[in-house]
Amino acid sequence: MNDFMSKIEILKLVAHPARLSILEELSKGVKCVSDFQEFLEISQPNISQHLSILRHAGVIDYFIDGRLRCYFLKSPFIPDLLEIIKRDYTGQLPGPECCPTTKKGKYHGDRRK
Amino acid sequence: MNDFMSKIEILKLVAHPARLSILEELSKGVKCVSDFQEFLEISQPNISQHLSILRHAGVIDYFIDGRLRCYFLKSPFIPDLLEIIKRDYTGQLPGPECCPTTKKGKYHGDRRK
DNA sequence: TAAAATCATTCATATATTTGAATATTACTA
DNA sequence: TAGTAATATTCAAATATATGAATGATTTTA
Repeated sequence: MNDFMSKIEILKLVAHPARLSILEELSKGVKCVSDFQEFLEISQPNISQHLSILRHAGVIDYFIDGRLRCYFLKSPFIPDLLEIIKRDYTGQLPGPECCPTTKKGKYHGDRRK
Repeated sequence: MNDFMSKIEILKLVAHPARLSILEELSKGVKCVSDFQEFLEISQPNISQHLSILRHAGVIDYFIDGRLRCYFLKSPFIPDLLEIIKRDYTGQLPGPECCPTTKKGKYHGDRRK
């Protein structure tokens, strides 16, 4: 089940400010819908919509506590993803690998200016 | 400047089958456009479009070698992202953390069925 | 049982993304 | 210099996504 496609679907869903915030909160623990209302500046129906999207993708799930729906993280992929999103990459050098692999090029060294 | 947003932008771009393939190839080394044509089943203009999108987002860049454009990975975030996408998560347990944090709930233990 | 609290669903519209088709650009080569 | 190889750009149509508005469903409380 480690298919790339499901990971791509998850990436698509996480790449949204509201849903990323939701997942970050859930990575700290269980939360109900009205908890999210405290820090998300969107309407309750919209929050429910995002939760529904995440749930149908298998990223989160919930259990009932009285009249609350307590949501929690379900996909083990999410904590790792959140970790690298928060990681600081400033100062790390970009650039092509030292050994180029173009099939057609005559390139045999780093000719960049 | 908050690079949270730029990470979200990158996630959005990576969450596409063609662009993910392109980035995976680039993680192995420098590639020119016609190299991509060998394994991507989309048109050359479409490949160029995806490359352009990735380049404008600062994810990749290129240098010129004769009449080839040699593309390479620029964002240091990408290798880490590719690594967790390829990682196998099967068998890992989902579930809420042991310590719930709903503010409104009376919940004080794991009541799930 | 009526009211309130909590959350979900539906629908319509606005916006963004994706792709194919056609064409342009640039640098080599004969 | 004309031709060709390699790649980019533009545009339009199709598709997908996001959001607000209105309303529904359930459970608890008074």
